[in-house]
Amino acid sequence: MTPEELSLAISACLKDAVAAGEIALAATDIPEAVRVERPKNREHGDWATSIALQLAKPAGTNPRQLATLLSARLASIAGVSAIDVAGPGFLNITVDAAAAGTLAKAIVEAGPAYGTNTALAGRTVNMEFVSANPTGPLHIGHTRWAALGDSIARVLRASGADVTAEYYINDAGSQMDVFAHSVLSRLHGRGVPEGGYPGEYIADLGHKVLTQHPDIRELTDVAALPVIRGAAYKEQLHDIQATLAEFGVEFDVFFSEQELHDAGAIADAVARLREQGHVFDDGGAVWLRTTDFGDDKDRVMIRANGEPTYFAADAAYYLSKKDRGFTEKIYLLGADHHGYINRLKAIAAAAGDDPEVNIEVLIGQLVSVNGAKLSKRAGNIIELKDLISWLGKDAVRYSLARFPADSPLTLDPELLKKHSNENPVFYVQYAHARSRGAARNAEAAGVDRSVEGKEAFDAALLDHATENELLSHLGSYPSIVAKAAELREPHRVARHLEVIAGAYHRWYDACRITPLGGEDITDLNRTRLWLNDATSQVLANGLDLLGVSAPERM
RNA sequence: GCGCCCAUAGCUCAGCUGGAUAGAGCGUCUGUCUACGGAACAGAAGGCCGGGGGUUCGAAUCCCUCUGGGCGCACCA
Repeated sequence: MTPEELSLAISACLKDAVAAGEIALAATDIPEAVRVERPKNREHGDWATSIALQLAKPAGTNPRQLATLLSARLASIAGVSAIDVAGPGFLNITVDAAAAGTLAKAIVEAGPAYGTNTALAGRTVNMEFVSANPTGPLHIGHTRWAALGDSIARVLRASGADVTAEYYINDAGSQMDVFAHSVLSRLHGRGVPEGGYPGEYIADLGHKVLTQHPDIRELTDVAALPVIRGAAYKEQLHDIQATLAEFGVEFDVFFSEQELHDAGAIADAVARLREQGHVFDDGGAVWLRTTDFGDDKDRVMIRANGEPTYFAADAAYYLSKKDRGFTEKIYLLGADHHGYINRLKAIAAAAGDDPEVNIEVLIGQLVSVNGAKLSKRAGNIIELKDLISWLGKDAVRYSLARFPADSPLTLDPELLKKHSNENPVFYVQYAHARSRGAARNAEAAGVDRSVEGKEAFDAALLDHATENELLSHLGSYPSIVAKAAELREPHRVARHLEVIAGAYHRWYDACRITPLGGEDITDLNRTRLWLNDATSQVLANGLDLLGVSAPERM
């Protein structure tokens, strides 16, 4: 019995009680699925719900009385062995071993599908993240969004959403000219130009451009710049894409800002928004009246000199997403961009969308390393690909994915460098590797999930306290995934995997799968193998959502 | 000045949108190996949940306020 099944059963009991006139409640007061929790204290049963405390007021009774009334009905749910009313009106539920144990088999049979749900089915989501300027390599400042965004996309897909992961390439602004100047300047050995990019990678890019265009230094600057701009940009973008791939981050679309300009989408966007009545002219510039939608000041779209602003491209880009049929556009931005929330939402509203529904801006706090802020302009960058080869993809992804985005994160490279279980990724991965090792060992000893072609599974045998605990955490996994998708918080998955890993290690310590030499193989051994394999499956499914590998051996 | 975010064990951080005695890892201390992988397990110590008010059966969680940090307020991108 999973917590989901239990919560639905409780909900049904409530409805029955109302229908029977035992409780004076409106049907709308009864939740479809009652929240059940794993009590912290084991003496409080397998599951607990505070539904009686929540409904006592609308029902016009006291919580204790309502709980007592409900307990009689809950006791009749199949698989429930005991109901206790505790404290101010908590209902503590104990499930019998057979009902709890069936889950092990169900998980093995569901395989990779265990934990997926359809809560977001039918939603077409555009998820934009990273979108680092193609003027330099990805560095630690981008790393968090890459890990987080990819995991959010995966979690959303696990909940049934149709997600397009998108990278917006800012290849049209003045930073591209600065970029080209920087490369050119290095090529001529002139050093870093005023306000230019200083990193060593600029020199590397210069070498690559030189290989493709051996005569580039013979050209005048005016002639060379466009060539360099095109070639260096292409190299840099390839580098970014290769790094993302190495990091296990998958994008469906790389969207070029320049193409928006080339296609006339900017002027088009201005015209469309003007049609909606939100565009006005002032001082020679063209403005969007974003203050109508909660922004603190109106924004210029076309400057007095006729050049479009970055904001205008943002608007055109948003319209592109809208035109491509995405009902929800999610932006993942760093805290240094939080001032953009209002203007982005204003674009959505001006375009006729509902800013509460069609656009969502997620803000993540910045990652710092040893207190030092790193920027590619300052030149003291830590590149993502160096981080990966240094610490490993799995450790970096996991350590970034296990924290919620809104808390500032300080990474200590010296700490991460240690390959100890100060980094919980090893704890979780080891639990998976250990369970696979146990399965290999069982196979070698002749333990099989079936005997003579028939499945050998007796759920009632999984009655040890550690089995009860492990099963309950495996059973909670789907609701954790659903919650992670709903709240866009994949760290919940990581945290839950750590709980499962701990429960697995304790179970492994207490219960043998393979019998000792000389002992017979029984259905107890076979049934435990089911539970072992179910745990492997859940750990692997969860790690996959985080973009972390589930090793067979370590 | 205005706005967003944060403050929980010595350290890094959780806390399932208001529930029972606030948790985990690391660090410290004490135990468990002639058993499937010890990268494990059991236990101890460690807390005015930044301060102060409020809301109610009940607050780390919601509201107000103060303090202390991070970030942002362009016809830059």
